[in-house]
Formats: sequence, structure tokens, C-alpha cells
Amino acid sequence: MKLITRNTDYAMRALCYIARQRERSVPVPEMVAALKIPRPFLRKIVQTLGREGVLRSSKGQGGGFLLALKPEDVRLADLVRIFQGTIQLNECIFKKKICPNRGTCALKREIDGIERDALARLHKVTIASLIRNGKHHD
Amino acid sequence: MKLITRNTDYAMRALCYIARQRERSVPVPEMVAALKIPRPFLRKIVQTLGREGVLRSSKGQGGGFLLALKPEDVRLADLVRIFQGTIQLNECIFKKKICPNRGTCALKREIDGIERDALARLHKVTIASLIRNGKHHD
DNA sequence: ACAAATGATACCAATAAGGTATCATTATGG
DNA sequence: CCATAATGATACCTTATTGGTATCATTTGT
Ligand code: FES
Ligand code: FES
Repeated sequence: MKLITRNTDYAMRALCYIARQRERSVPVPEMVAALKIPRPFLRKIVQTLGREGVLRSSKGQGGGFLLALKPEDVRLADLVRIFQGTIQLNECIFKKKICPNRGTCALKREIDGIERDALARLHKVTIASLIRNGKHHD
Repeated sequence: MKLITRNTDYAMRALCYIARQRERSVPVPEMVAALKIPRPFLRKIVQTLGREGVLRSSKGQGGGFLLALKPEDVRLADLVRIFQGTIQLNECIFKKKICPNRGTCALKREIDGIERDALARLHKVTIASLIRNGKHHD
């Protein structure tokens, strides 16, 4: 199983790169060259980040992307939510009906606890902490 | 994202059911009726558990499955490994070559830590703990 | 006007998840 | 010793998710 997908990973790389450029507006072609991510795929990713309010974009010559938030406010947990949806148990459906045992289910309780912990830790990882604690991806 | 898949969930249900039957050999049709899991799918799952040494099987009339281990030694972490493979980061491949930055990658360090924690918790959840701590699935 | 950028969106391919089906083998009871 | 009830092995199918591409429209600086 995979805890984070490629979307999320690439987004993290791109955001780290953008953060290191300070207030410069960074165009996609530059990121493609620096990060070796396929251009159309990276474009889709940063567009999504724009819609989600993580990046601000400007069009036209000299345009590009820059952080909409402070690096310490961009959290891995948010990226996971954006690209992978909220973490959830198998959600225990039986023929489209929601499970009637949710209240007493011991397994659900355990899994929920593990998920909460994981999310809390993902929440602590920020762009700022990554670019501080050694290099990420070149 | 999903932390455990349906395979794993169903396996857990079946194992809990079998554990509650003590030393009785439990045939698949009985589990199908009790757990409402599609027969061929459940069959595949318990066969896998047999190969993996979690269940012992006997053929012929009166045959079926029973636990090969003590309920407190059947761990959710093992089922996750069996049905979902080992947990891993995006594993950072670039054109089939293993990533050269693994040593210094801050993101990898963080994710690895989160995975280790999650695995440790999955390791603590056993069939015994589930059937003790309230009902799971009917 | 033109070039360089993003916005929106539709599409496609590969992989994984979820599920079915079939035939062979083994054991038990009558 | 045969019918029956079970598992073993394995191949197959369907759907969802992931990963990735392509196209056209719009905006903006020179
Ligand atoms: S593991 Fe390859 S750059 Fe992080
Ligand atoms: S949540 Fe439905 S039985 Fe566990």
C-alpha cells in the first residue's frame, strides 16, 4: 500500500521549489526543467493547488506561480486531502447502506485511532519544515 | 485514501467469526451465511490465509477452516501485509532508477516515521483484542 | 500583433481493487 | 465404492483509481 501518491509527492516537490524562490513568480517550464516532472502532469497539479488556494497564479509573460500561504502554513495533511481525499476506513458499506454497527465496531475504533494519529503527524509536516530539515528532491 | 482494503476487512471478520467457534472446523458456506460476504470472494480470501499459515484447512465433508495460531497472535499488521503488501512511500523512482536522494530526503524521513508508527499500532490489534473489545460486524 | 504564460476540460493508459467461475482433489458417510 | 461436501489452484472479468496527455481558450507583457 502507498501512504502518499505521486500527485501529492510531486506537489510537495513543486511547493518546496517555489518556496525557495521567495517572492519570484515561478513558471511551469522552469519547474519542469528543475524537477523532471512531466509538463502536462505538473501543470494539472499546480492548477489544482491554485484552485485550492495554496498557490497564487499570474498569466501572461513573466507569469507563473507563487505561494499563497506562508511556508509554515502549507501542511502535508492538506495536500493529502486535496489529492487523495480524506482518509477513511473501508467505510463498511453493505449494498449501499451505511453500516449499522459503526457505533460498536471495535475494528472501526482502532482504525479511526490510527488514522487520527497519522493525520496529526501529516499535519506537522510543512513546506517550511522540509526545506529547513535537509534537502528534498534535489 | 483507504488505510485497509476490503480484502483485509473481510479477512478480519472471517477470522473473528472462526475464533469465536473455538476448535470447530468452520466451512465457507456457514461463514457466507453469517457474514454476508460473496462466496467466491470469501473462498479466495480464506485460501490465501491458509497458504499464509493463518488458518488450517481440512477437506471433505465436515471440513473447513480453523485458526492455526492463537487469537492473540493474529495481528492486523500481518493481514495488511498479506493483502495489501508492505507499506511504502511513493518509493521515488525516476525512470526505473532508485532515487539517489533517499539518504537526505526530509520527506522520506517523515513518511517513514509515520508508516512505522501506523504499523506498530496495526501490530497491536489482534483477533483476540477485537473479540474482547465489543462486537465487530454483527 | 505576438509570444508566453495559465484556465478549463476532456481524454487516454496502466495498475490495483473487487469479484466470478471452473475444474481438480480430498475426505466422509452411507 | 460412490455420492456428496468440502477445499486447492487458477484463470478470468469488471470497475475504480492513479498516472498522464492533449487541446483550446484566455490573459498579459513587450
Ligand atoms: S526519496 Fe527520492 S527525493 Fe525523496
Ligand atoms: S464499521 Fe461496519 S461492522 Fe465495523
